[in-house]
Amino acid sequence: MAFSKTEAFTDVDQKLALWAKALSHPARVAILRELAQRNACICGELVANLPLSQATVSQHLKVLKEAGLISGEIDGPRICYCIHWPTLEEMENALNRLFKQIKPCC
Amino acid sequence: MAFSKTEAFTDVDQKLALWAKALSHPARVAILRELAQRNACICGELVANLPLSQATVSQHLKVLKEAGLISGEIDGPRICYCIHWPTLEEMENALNRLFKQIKPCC
DNA sequence: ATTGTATATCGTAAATATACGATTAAATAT
DNA sequence: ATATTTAATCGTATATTTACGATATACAAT
Repeated sequence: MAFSKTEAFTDVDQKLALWAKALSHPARVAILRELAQRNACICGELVANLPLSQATVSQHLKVLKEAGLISGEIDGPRICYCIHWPTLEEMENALNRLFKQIKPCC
Repeated sequence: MAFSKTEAFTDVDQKLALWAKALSHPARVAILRELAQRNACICGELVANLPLSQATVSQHLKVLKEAGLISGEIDGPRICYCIHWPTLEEMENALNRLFKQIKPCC
């Protein structure tokens, strides 16, 4: 009697759900915005700009990374996070297809 | 030391996060698709088409309803769910603005 | 009035998410 | 070599989500 029967749905819907989940916390939306604005950004500055602890921000970054929406490259003692454009585009396209498919009627 | 400090973020990011959360389970994406295809649909048919129990589907419908993405009207002994277009458009627009704001760089 | 049908809600168990302090790891700088 | 800095991970507490059986509710039909 396991939980989260996500495997029973289509790949497209699973992917959409995973991306949506990645965006389902305002901190993560804010992080994406922030990274985009600077086009690249270290984690430290993010922590300074968010009302969350370093540990928590790091956790949110991990979620975004696992969803493929950002990537982080080592740069000396810090990590330079930036948006991973290919996945972001993929997500945007999937959403647009969903809306397109949904909207015609009515 | 409460949890989920969502109130510390902007209204826009909170809204986006709430909508994303509503889409963060494949069953709910599938429900939206299904409702859109028929433009209106009773819950019973949804249950028949989803690998989930009636109680669980009803719960997912509640989440979508609370996010404003669907509405349900009483129709005899059943409830006729359908997509709530104004909110769906609002969400689509908010997402497009986010992508637009994010994409310019790089 | 009783029965049947459709859907919501309740109760509950398990999984996942959120948050943070403390610690660790890894590179830089001294 | 040692100290400093930056970010990840660990441990832990609490909250929320997911799932379902059982029950309640509300209307329709008989």
